[in-house]
Amino acid sequence: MEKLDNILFYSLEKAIKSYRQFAQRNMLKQGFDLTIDQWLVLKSIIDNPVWTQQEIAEAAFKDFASVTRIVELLVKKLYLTRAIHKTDRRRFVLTPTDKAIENLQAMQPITANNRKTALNDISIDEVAKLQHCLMQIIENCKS
Amino acid sequence: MEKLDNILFYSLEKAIKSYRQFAQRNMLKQGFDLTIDQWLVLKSIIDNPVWTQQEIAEAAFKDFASVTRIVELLVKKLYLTRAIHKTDRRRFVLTPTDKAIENLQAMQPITANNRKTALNDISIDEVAKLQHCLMQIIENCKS
DNA sequence: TGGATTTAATTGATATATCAATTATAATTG
DNA sequence: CAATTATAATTGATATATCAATTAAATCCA
Repeated sequence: MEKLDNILFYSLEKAIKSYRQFAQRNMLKQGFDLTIDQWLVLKSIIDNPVWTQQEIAEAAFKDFASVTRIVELLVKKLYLTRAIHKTDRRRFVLTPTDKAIENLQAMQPITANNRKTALNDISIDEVAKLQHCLMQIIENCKS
Repeated sequence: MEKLDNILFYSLEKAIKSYRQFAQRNMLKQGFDLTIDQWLVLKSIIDNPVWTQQEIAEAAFKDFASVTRIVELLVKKLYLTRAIHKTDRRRFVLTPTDKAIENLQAMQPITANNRKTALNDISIDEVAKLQHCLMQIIENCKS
């Protein structure tokens, strides 16, 4: 049996976990009180204001249930307000608060810097190839 | 703000999640009752029988607390037995049951096939480069 | 030797992932 | 139009991740 270290998927897992921990650390260090996932969902909502929670979930590659719970927390933390949709009473309209907009903007350079640091010593070309492989894996795992 | 699709780390996350879901689906389909994480911890224990839970946790890149809980479940599911260590009473000796050995062996071709399918249309050379980039990211995120 | 420190593991709290079941509403269609 | 089906979101249960606090035992060292 191959040792775990040799398995690509183990490295994948470790890389993304490392990045998450790294990014979370830096966000907290700067005084932001969001988790990576809350940030991700919030960003999806800001970028796509008219989407349903299900569409947000798809965009963020999250479970519907998770999004429901994350939205709850974002409302509690005053990053979102929730209102019933005018014409479709099954839906909600999620509106980012000023605080949300401000914080996401303030976080932007930190996020950019996190990515830059994490990709240190990896060329643009390598990143492109990496991205390409990842898309292929995603495709392959649909079966 | 760049859309999420363009962000490498988003693809990383999506790729590993896709693979996990894919692998879990296939394991269940074959009638195995382990989660991916339980499998991973069990495999680490079998490969490294004398390690402490903390060392197992490091090897599997998991939190100590998670390993404690996963070990509990593996004991409950009769994949492991737990005994107090003879000379160090803080530790436990985790012994895989016959069932564990058998199941892991039976699962082996399925796991191998999962990996093979997931890496379809990606060359050995690309995998090596991918692996290399991932290690670099892991390194970069230590800061 | 005995008090301080380190180590191994657990426990509690909160967040997220996943699956299944449920509720409410909207859309379809016979 | 009424019955069926589809859609949006929630809820419950269980597993895992993370952080902090705790317990128990081992080790260190003055």
